[in-house]
Amino acid sequence: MNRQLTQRGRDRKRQLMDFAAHRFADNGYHPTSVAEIVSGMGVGKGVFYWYFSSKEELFLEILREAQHELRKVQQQAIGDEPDPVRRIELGIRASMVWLAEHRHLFHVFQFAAADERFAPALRRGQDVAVGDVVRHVKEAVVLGRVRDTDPQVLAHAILGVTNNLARTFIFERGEDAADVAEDAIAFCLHGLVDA
Amino acid sequence: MNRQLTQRGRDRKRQLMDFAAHRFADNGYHPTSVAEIVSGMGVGKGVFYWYFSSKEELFLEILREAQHELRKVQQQAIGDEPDPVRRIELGIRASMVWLAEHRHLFHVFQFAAADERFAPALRRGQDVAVGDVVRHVKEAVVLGRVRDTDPQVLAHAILGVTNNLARTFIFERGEDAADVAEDAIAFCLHGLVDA
DNA sequence: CGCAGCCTTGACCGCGCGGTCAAGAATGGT
DNA sequence: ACCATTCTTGACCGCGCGGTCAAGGCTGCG
Repeated sequence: MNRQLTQRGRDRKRQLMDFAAHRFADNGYHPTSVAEIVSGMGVGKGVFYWYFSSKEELFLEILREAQHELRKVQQQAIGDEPDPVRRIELGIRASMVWLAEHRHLFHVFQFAAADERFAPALRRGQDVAVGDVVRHVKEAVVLGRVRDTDPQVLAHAILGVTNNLARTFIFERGEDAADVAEDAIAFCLHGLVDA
Repeated sequence: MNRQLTQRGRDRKRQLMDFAAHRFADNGYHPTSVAEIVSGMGVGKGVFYWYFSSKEELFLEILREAQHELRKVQQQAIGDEPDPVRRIELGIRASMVWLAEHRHLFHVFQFAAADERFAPALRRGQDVAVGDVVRHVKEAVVLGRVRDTDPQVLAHAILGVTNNLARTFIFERGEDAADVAEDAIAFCLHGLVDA
């Protein structure tokens, strides 16, 4: 749906995406109906289909935007830090804090992972994140700061730890994002056994 | 649905659960209809509702059974191994191999995680797994084999690594489960930095 | 054989879904 | 004032969903 939108139109679209993202996060993709979204916003159904060609497209747009936001935050946090290991640390911390502040988007990621329809789009964004981490890891290996293992494996392991700790301790138990980030960093650097 | 079933009935139920689990894994929970399941098996709809009171109950039964199976496999693999760190290793390896052989059930776990309706049941099973790992970790800490950190954090981190590496390298890239297990174990024990 | 009860059939139901569209209200440029 | 364009309305559509049920086959026991 590439329409020419006025400022008013762009605002409406934002409202729709934000509201829908929260409904999706609460209910899941399939159980959230278009009727529910528009009635929740107090508008007619036509509004929805003026801005989006389908429910699926809306979800994809939310997903893409969230991935883009998250990556932006990561890159801002990393800045021009020269140490690759510290870059990884900064990335983990920034991700945790952002996820804690946008937990509904974390759930959007989860739903996307569960749906064959959205998994490819999700994977594309995740590959970008993996690529970022892989670059830092490779650099760190060259410097002898990290053991020489397949960087892809290390990158996915890091993402797995970050994801799982965020879900469990931030979302389910309401712990502080910064604290959980420290735990994640410690585990990723040293594992179970101390260095 | 607690009916008195004959052997024939029990076989039918197995068929239904196995077939449905595969359909769910391929399509997701919501997009897989009861009509699709029964027509795929070449039986009438009444058969379905003879053995299950709802589509939701079927899914829950599949989920519970899968969790139970996985735990059984883990415990068998661990046997009476005295070393807590080796117990964790054996658990990871057994889980990876089992997941590789039952990838459709891995997807069932994924869908359960995404649906508010099933998340509690999934969490209950996962808490059992976490509890197992926590016990090994605590023991290992006492022996000085593992650094003294919150065992819950370590357990969830281990599960996160296992999950994510399994999904990426076994399911998406078709790598060998045993090899991926070694990677997961190495990361969990030592992290990025070598010991 | 006859009967009890396990099992199967498939037409049917009501509902709520994603999506459409003719009609008209706002908005803003001239 | 007028018009072009953007935006909004909500009744409506066809469909396929989860679930029901009266009817009848099948099986094994006495």
